[in-house]
Amino acid sequence: MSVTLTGGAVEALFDASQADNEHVLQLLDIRRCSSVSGPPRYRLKMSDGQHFLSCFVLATQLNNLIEENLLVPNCVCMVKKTINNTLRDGRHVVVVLDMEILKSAEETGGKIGNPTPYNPTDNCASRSFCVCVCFVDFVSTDSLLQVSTVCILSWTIRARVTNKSSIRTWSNSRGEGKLFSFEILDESGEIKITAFNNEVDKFFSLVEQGKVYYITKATLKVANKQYTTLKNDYEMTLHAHSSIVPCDDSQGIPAVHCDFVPIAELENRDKDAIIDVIGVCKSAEDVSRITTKTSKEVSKRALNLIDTTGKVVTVTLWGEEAEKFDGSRQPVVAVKGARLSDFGGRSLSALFSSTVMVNPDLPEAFSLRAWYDQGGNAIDGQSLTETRSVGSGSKMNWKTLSDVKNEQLGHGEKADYFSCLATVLYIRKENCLYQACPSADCSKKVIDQQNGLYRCEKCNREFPNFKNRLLLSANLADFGDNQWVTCFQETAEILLGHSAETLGQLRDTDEAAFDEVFQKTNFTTHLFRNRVKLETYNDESRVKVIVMEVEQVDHREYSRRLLANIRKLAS
DNA sequence: CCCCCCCC
Repeated sequence: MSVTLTGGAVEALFDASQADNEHVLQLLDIRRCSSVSGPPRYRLKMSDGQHFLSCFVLATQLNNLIEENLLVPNCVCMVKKTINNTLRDGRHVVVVLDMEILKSAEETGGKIGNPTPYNPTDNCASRSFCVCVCFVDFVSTDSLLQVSTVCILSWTIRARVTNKSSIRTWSNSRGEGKLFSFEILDESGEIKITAFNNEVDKFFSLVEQGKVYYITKATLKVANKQYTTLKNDYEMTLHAHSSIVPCDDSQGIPAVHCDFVPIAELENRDKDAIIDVIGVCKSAEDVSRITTKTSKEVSKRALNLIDTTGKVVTVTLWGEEAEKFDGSRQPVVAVKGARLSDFGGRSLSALFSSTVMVNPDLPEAFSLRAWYDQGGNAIDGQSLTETRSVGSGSKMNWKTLSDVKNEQLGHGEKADYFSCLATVLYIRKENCLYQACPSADCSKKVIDQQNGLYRCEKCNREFPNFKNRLLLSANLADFGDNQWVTCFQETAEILLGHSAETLGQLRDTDEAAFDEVFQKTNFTTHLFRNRVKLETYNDESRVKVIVMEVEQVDHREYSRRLLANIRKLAS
């Protein structure tokens, strides 16, 4: 098989800001730039038989060609897609985005022709500043920056805004200010952009969700993975010289894509999963103000969404989103990037990074509207989110304690959840309270330094105080069996009927009263919702049951519910 | 330079 190199390809590729037609070139040499972080970056010396040029750079997604020893000097390749960049020192690079090997180095057997160095004659300053750089190459150009101290001076990306935050202010020891951020998408990937202070004034109203822009001269920095859900190791910050220009041509830029999960399917998804959901808002709470654990006030509003699966899920909106929401006409609501919680079974919460869309212009929204208006509204959908009480859930996995053992609940890969009606036989009161870190959202046990200070290893801080927290071991029994279970703070307080702080004081001041709390709890009957999982310590496996929710049983109420359930099952 | 994602 013989191949012919594409004469003039070096010049053509060098001059084009981007190319996606095929050119046959021979690889003469490879040089690896040793990168500090990120994937390695390879420079290629390519020849078209007439000229050669070493300004070719391999896009990092093609690095495997080198790592697998396919792309080696003297092989002949079909270059299918390139994009050009200008470095700070004025040099151009041709980034190879797509290529395939046509002929191996062995088959080729050596250098084809007698190519001479290509000397570009064009004036760098006259070149277009609208060089499109894919994000993938961004990452690479940044590692290039670290390697050879050259920096991309002129690049422009064309991308769609997929998510835009509201303006937020901050104030801390380093200062104060305001910011907003948005996420953009092009065919190669996604990245987050943040604007501060002056750039907020300059760009906030310009940037609109869903629209396409040319964006240039933002600063690239390594993203803190802790705070981003986007698939990119980098993010951008706007500064005084950055520009954002609306672009009418959205050809090739992907639309904002939602991957809606049917509501019934949410039961099978993991807690904390980030999902897209769409449904008709059949009812919505009034907006309310709540105080968070960190004493911050925030607005919230819960919506109940139903879809054609006939299931309902509660979605909580926060802040401004909660305040401005109008559910009076039962709109179709889509939430992109909501977080799944196991509260009440299954529920959803909007995040700062979520996009809430009311009556969105989407085919899914139109068909849901039609479904709802033509009969779906008559369905009394079963909710995945049960908030009334422990026992009222329609999909409670009721078990007796002997079922739990016989069916080997918790022996699978995932934990099992079950509900039971059981009576407290005994509670270990020794060590039921521990000294916990006083920080609002930390419950780590502190170390008493014996100098009046308590050290939290998690917060890496010492405190002059601690809070009492409960960690109870209780033995529960029903008519067939008994089971040791663990109750943490919230469930333990309900079980004992006293707060951990009260109990801590009682223990230290009135031992008899402290004992009495436990005596009184013995032989009380409750509904328990539990998590069960086989745990292994030092090669020894045992089932650990943690009480997730507990509710004291009023026997009349219990009988009433039992009867209601029997009627429902019988109908 | 933010980094908050909350409540029952």
